[in-house]
Amino acid sequence: MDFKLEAAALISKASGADINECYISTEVPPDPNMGDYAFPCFKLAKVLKKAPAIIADELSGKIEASELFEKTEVKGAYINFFTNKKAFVKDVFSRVVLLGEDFGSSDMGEGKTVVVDFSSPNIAKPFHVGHLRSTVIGNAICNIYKKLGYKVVGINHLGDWGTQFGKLIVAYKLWGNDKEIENSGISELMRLYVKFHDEVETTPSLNDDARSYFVKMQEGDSEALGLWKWFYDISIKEFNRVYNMLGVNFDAFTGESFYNDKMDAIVSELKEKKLLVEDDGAMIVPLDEEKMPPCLIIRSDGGTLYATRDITAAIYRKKTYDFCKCIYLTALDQNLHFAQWFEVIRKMGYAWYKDLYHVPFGLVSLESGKLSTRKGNVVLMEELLNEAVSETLKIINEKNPELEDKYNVAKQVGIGAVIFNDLYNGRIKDVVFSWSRMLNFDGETGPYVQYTHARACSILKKADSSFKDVDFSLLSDSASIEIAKLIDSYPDKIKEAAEKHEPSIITRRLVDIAQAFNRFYHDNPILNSDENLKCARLLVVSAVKTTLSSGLSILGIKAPEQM
RNA sequence: GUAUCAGUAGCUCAGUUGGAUAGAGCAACGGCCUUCUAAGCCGUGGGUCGGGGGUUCGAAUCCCUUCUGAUACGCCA
Repeated sequence: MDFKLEAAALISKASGADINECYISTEVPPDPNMGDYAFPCFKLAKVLKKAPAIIADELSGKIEASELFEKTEVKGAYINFFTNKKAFVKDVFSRVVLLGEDFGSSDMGEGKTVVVDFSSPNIAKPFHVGHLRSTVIGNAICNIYKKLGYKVVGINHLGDWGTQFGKLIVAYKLWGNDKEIENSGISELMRLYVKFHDEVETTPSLNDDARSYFVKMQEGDSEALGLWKWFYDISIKEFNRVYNMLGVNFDAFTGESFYNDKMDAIVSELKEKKLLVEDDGAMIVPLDEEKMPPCLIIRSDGGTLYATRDITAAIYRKKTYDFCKCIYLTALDQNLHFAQWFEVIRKMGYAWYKDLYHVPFGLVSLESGKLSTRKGNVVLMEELLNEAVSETLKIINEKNPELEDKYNVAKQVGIGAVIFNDLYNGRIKDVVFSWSRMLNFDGETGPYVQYTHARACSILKKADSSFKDVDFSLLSDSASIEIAKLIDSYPDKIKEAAEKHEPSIITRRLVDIAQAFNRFYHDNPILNSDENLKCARLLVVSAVKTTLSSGLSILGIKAPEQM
């Protein structure tokens, strides 16, 4: 049942205005005491050439009675609708209990595929907090689209190709130690890489060696490729440890190396379509009409570039997955790059260029300044997650030492806190990493929502009666109604989150629901109420529990039943 | 220099696509655990929505201008 639509229909009937326009204009008053829906009459005033307040007055007299509404009231230029609370509450809570975890799902994406390119760390470099955002936001966006019925292909576009591997091979041959690499993994590879850069200051010829090793890689030299594969495997093993902790999965790990043999064809295509122009020895696609700097396709030494690979990958993905959307999660500073090669795709004559979405997020930095792997100014992802877990364990030992399976719960809560923290604000905001913010579990945080969920679970577990034949008129308190309103529009929030590629919309809504529930929980005794009241309130508890756990799972956060 | 993004309470941020009295959390202060988990609840203080113009019944929201900060602008990704 859609109460808002019904209100709009009543207005439409009374005024003769188009129902869709009425629906769009219908809004929610700032204070629930003013009503549940409101129709402003300012726009009609222009058409009817009367004062808005007079129109509201006249119109409200013509509104038919409806079972869904108790009354309407005129306040200034607004016609305010008061819903029949009993019918509303019944409608919302029954729906959630009936649908369970499917509440909020949709079939709008049936038969359509969305490709999400996210996380994409560089091989042989540490996975640090700078990679957190792309990973966590990307994962949430995947889950949002899945919830809406889309087929989702999550792709990790690994940085696994390029001259840096030539450098690494040179460094390995000069200073490397197999055991050290096997034991320390990426941190040892990183040490070699940094040493290379130090040494190249005094021995510039090392750069030539590195380049020639990369050429060997491209030519398929088995020694060079063998070493590359070794570094690759070591890196992936470490990345997977982090992905497992975060609960993130990918459908494909097709990184840059995957497109190595596919770029020639695309370059030829660009030539055939007469888009390539030589400039200063390099091949570019000019974008003067678009008022952008040109897009570089081929370096003057014949090598390919970032854009070449992205264009190739996009065309490959279109062929392979026939996506309706292909989404790229990267930091905001790559805006121009994406805008440029999206234009190249358009110029190539592919109408689906409009289905390419760059979804940027703000920069991450530390209090000590910019992130820099080489300078060691980073916080490693594993370190962060482990710290969050041990901090959580400390809190559990303080607050609930008897808890079963403490370590597991600590993992779910600690890591959940980190994920939630990243999905809480709009993704465009720059972030200065702060341990104290990350490990604060009070207020609008992941643990707060999880705690609320655990409280709900605890009550449901202790309850012996089920909620059949609920008397909905008992749920007339403000907290119950607020919860019902928040849950009622929760499915729309999921759609909005998808449209805007903004998981924080869901995060915020979960916080709102948790806040309303905690108020409800505080004000209303549940298990100690008489049977009818208990049944009715248990239904609220159950609906909240379902919504919170399914919402958290969209965000990629576990919802422990106890904590 | 050009472009993009941001600017709302001491701090971190929301603000339903232009609506009624601008809201949360953190921090500070004051209450509430013999009752369903106090990781909770309630209350107090805190605002020139960066500044200035404009658009209109109405602007934190749209346009112009200006200031501040971040970032990107050819052979890295």
